[in-house]
Amino acid sequence: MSLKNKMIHESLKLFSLKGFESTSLHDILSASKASKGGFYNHFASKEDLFHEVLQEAGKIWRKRNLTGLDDIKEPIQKIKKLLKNFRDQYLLDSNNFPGGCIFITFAVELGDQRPHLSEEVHKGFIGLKNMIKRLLDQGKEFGELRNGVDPDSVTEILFNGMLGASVSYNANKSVEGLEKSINALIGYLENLKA
Amino acid sequence: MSLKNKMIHESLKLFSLKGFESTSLHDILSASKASKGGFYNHFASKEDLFHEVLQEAGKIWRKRNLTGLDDIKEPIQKIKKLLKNFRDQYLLDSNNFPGGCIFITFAVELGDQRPHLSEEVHKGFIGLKNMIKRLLDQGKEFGELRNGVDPDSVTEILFNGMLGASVSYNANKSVEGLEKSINALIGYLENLKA
DNA sequence: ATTTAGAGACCAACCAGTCTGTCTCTTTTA
DNA sequence: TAAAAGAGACAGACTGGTTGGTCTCTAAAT
Repeated sequence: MSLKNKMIHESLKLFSLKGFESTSLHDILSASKASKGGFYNHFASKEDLFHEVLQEAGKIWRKRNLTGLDDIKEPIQKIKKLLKNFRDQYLLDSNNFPGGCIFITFAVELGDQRPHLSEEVHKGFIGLKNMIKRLLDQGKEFGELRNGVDPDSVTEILFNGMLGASVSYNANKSVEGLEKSINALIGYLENLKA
Repeated sequence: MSLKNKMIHESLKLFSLKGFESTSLHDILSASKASKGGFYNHFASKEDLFHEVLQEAGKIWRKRNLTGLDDIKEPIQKIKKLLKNFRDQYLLDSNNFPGGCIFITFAVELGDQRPHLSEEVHKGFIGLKNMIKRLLDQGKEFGELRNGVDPDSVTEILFNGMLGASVSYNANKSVEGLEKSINALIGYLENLKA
């Protein structure tokens, strides 16, 4: 692995643990066994690193959360799989994100402080929300959902439920707690089936 | 208002905007028009200030979220009122918490970095969750809820839904978005009624 | 031989916290 | 009653350490 890649991945871990602001260049350099020269040889600034880290985090998020979705035909089953992936493959993975979901950390920490950075994070949130909405709409068309179910409201519950579960897990680090949270969402979704 | 009180309330705002770590003493002193001497005359350290701010934030939270609950008999209606308070009196109040829910900011930022501080925040989360659970149990006894409704799962949905809505609102600052989020939770709750 | 990667000394700005000194108000003393 | 002594509130210079970023130098690769 190249030094640049190593620095990105070490930053991924550190940012998820301590956030962007509270992670110093020194932290990153020690973790990557690199020097100032090595760092600024590959990144124009700490904010430049942020963008690359965010991009890599997005890649990992998609890989972990979307695996197996293509093999499923029914949209609602896809959402169920997504929720399970989110729990088992993403949040419980302490390899890449030992400190929990990096996007939430970024969103909370940078929201009012570095709007130009948090905006990028926000885009990812919108993407996830739209994806859930689209699958619910398809599920409705498919006849998978009961009559009277409002995809918009369900999107709110599922999306905010995922965010909330992530924050909770971040705060208490309880695996059982996380399982209860996601299982409640899955149960809720099951209950909407036709 | 005493200088100490002023510093606590200015810190409340600043912490909600920038978090604990990223708010410097200098920020607090400028906002309070105070000096180092004045600060350390009232607080032993920045962490000491944190505890006092957290206590004050808890008071404000309770005042804003629990008003009117005593006037309501039915437990489920109490939860509904809580959700409305959370939206209208708490999150939308940019007076005390211009940067959004301070507890979430603290929880995310301090989780892996200052566990002794985040533990205190976590206690508040548990309190809210237990309160929801208790009201749901009472609602079930009261016959307010349909048969087959599991208070534990509903607690998960409502609690994480509130957290998620708060994070969302923090990220996009959209009032309509917040209203949709909380309305979805209220609708969900209504749907569980007998 | 020339470009590139990396090492680390260095810089100004900033951090939380300390220290000394001043100013005001209250209490004690004569 | 008036002067002296003390206590608490506050101001701000200062300290040691850390921050992100720059610069010069060396070593490796082409």
